[in-house]
Amino acid sequence: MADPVIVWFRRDLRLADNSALESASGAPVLPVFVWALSEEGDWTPGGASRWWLHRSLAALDADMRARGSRLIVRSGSSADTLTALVRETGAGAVHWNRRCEPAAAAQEDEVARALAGMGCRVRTFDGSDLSGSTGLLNASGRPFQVFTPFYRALSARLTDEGIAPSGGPPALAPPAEWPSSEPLDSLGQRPVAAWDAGLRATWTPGEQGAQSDLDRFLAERIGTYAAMRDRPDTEGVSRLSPHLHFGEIGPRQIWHAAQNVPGSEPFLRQLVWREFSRHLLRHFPHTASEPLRPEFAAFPWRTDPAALRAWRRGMTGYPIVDAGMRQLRRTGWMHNRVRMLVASFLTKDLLIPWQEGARWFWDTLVDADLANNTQGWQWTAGCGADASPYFRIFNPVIQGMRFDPDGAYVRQWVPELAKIPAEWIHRPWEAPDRVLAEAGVRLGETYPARIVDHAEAREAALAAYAQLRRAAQCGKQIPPSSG
DNA sequence: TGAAATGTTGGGGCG
DNA sequence: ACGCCCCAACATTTC
Repeated sequence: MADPVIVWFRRDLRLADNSALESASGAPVLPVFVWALSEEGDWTPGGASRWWLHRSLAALDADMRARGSRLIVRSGSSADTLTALVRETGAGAVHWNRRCEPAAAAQEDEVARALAGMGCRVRTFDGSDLSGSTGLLNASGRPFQVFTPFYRALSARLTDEGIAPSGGPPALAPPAEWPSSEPLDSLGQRPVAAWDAGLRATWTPGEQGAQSDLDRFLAERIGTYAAMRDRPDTEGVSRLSPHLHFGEIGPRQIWHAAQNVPGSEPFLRQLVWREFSRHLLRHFPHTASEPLRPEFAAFPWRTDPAALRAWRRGMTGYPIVDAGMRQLRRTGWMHNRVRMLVASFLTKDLLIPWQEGARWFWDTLVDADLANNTQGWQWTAGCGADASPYFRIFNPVIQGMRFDPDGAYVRQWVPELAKIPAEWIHRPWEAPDRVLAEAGVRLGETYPARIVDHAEAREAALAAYAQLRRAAQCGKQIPPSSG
């Protein structure tokens, strides 16, 4: 029998369209997941993310067992664990699909060196990216910093998406002997307290759940995606993000399944935003914590713990903002339109650093993804690539009335406002006293009064931006000191 | 993947 | 019939 091949599962928790797994076919396969918290740098997964991971690993293991195999789970350093497994099992090679996060990528380099040092073969793949995405550079050989040229360049390269990605292998050849595995529950991913009722009611982690979500979306909702994607009060979007983050479904599978469906362009464009985010994080690894545009280091952010706490808890007094923040805590997910809007509120109305928002999203989202999260927040704050100009400030009332016209989204997540008529539900502070009384709302008691006045906050944000521009101008005029 | 301020136009009320 | 004003509706500019 040939030496077994270790397939090191990263953020590719699926059997279909898995480059690392396919490349091992023919040999006995030893699927391994290594839980190495300390290797995530400053970005250890939050509770919601761990909740998902735990279930996704359980689902992957079940899928493998149905194919005559199983998932070996170990905790500890990746390099130590994999080199030990190679020794234990006599594996001749380790294959994996590379991650894009700086800490993970550095770790993978170290693992590759350690394995090569013991004479073990290493093969790595871009299995978590669209074909042609990694290594893409502009005409002058530099990374793209604007989305549209990136999109065009990637589209030109997307040739093999016409070829159907492989389905999952019908069977996985097991090794002669299985090494030991730790029980999933020992990894501490499952929540101790029962805070996860909302998550359990909302999601089905695992490859099968991902595939059925995609199938249903393409069959039933892709036609109205362009019109409904901005409506958090409807089922307008695919909700594939957590599945995609953990690799329960791959971008190539989505691209291939959707590319010939009429009306799928705007949806696939979102997939390219994901590639763009990964591209940016790979080339500018400092951007997870620092602004891409260096002049933003001088931005006059405020420190306001009380306002930050109100934002996190969904108690700002702006119904659409609070609805989004509560949906996030309850379900581990927030509609994209609302993510933009609450991010604008934090960074522009409250002038709180985008990093605070990125950290909260990281800790609470089931789809927490360093590349997407970083790019999204920097985009909103105006300090990222192809960013929203700073003066683009969302008005939470207008956004609410436009994208949640009946107030159904607010009613669902902010039930204390449920009885306010649509006309006033996004601006209860302007409602006639009689309307509030009939709805049983007492502002400042049953629902918070606004923590800021948007019109005033907007002026303050514009002033802060003007200050930044002056500082940047100033910096240009003062020649750097020699030496 | 905004919003507010400002400018323009055209219909209708009115002296 | 005319000029004037008001203002809604739309377009443009500015932040």
